[in-house]
Amino acid sequence: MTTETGRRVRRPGRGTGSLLEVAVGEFITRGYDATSMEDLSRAAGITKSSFYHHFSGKEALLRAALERALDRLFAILDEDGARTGSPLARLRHIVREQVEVLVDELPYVTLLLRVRGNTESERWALERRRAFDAQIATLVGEAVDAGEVRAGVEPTLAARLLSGLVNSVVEWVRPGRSSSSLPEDVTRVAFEGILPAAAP
Amino acid sequence: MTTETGRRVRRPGRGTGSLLEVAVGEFITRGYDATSMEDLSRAAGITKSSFYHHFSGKEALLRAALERALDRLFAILDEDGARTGSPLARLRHIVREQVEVLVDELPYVTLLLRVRGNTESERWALERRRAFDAQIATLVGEAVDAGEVRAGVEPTLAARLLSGLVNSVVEWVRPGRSSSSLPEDVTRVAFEGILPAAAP
DNA sequence: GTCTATAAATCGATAGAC
DNA sequence: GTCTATCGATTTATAGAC
Repeated sequence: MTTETGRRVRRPGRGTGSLLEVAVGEFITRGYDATSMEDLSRAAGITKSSFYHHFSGKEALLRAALERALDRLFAILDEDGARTGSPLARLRHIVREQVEVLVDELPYVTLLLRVRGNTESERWALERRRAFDAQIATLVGEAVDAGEVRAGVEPTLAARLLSGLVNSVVEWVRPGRSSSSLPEDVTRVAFEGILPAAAP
Repeated sequence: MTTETGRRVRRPGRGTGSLLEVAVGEFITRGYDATSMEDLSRAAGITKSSFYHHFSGKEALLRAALERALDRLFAILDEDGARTGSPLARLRHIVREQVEVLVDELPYVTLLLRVRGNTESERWALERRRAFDAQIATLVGEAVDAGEVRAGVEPTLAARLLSGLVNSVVEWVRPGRSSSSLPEDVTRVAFEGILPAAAP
């Protein structure tokens, strides 16, 4: 892509980092499979061959993006708030931080949540994601066993719906346009009910 | 695809209906963009050309599948339980029936929920889906105005998280393997909280 | 309604010059 | 680090015989 004066147009800085950023953007809007290397290089303002000089191919780009999202998510589990306190308190911390990461790394996490496991990189990412969800499910079970929550439904179902609710944020949140109270709001809804009956 | 005796293998009956069923299955497992007409015809046990005799192309198949899912969802809004009673009661009815449809039409609804609006058919489906969600959001607002629920968060956020929670069922439910109480369980979790604090 | 054969375009990826 | 040129495979879709 060139301007009318013939100068090249590349959006961010240089380096492989900005190429990854551009690629993830294309993957999100066109879908990974529907995005060609031609699309990527056009969006980056270089030729296809130049793009191959920085990344070995499409899947390497996907893998790098998924790794970034997963690393951010797993980092939450290492924080103090996720390791100390009651199971319920740790759960609330993790949920709040998870929303924070969703907003902060929106395109990367969005890509991760769309992965279905059709390539080697996707299966790798899917396994790590399931390990993350499994840790949350364990914590839900501990909160129930500790008598911290009313035992309404199966802990397994609760954990799945909790993840589903939290992850659905990527479907409508807009980068840079999210309220600073969103993580706390989502956490409150998740634990106190979306529409709790009014006290009589 | 042939058996060792040379007979053709086609899974269900004949007709365009079974071809659509086969195609949707392939779309789900491979992803729509990654599925070729060759893949579809191989899965159906006929040649590519024969497939084109029944459907004008890939997008016609997608459109037919999305229409089926949307018709089932909108039919819920016409039921008595969705039109009479308090806003909260109507909401609960819709959510329960929505889970029922998700399980009943799992592959079709799964496809619908993956649509991102990159083709004309996808944009059409996305608009109808948003209209469905908008009706639910309106109902949530009415329930809040009527004082039926504790006004905890913005009704808009509540409606989005409600849809997110409900739709996430397609991520893990397995056809024919879902508990008959699932719709009621999901509804209870959605309205009373995923992990409501235990009464002191 | 099914088939073989093929057109026309695009795909991911590479060779090799500068 | 960027480019032009191209390879071989695959893609959607059609022509036309049976």
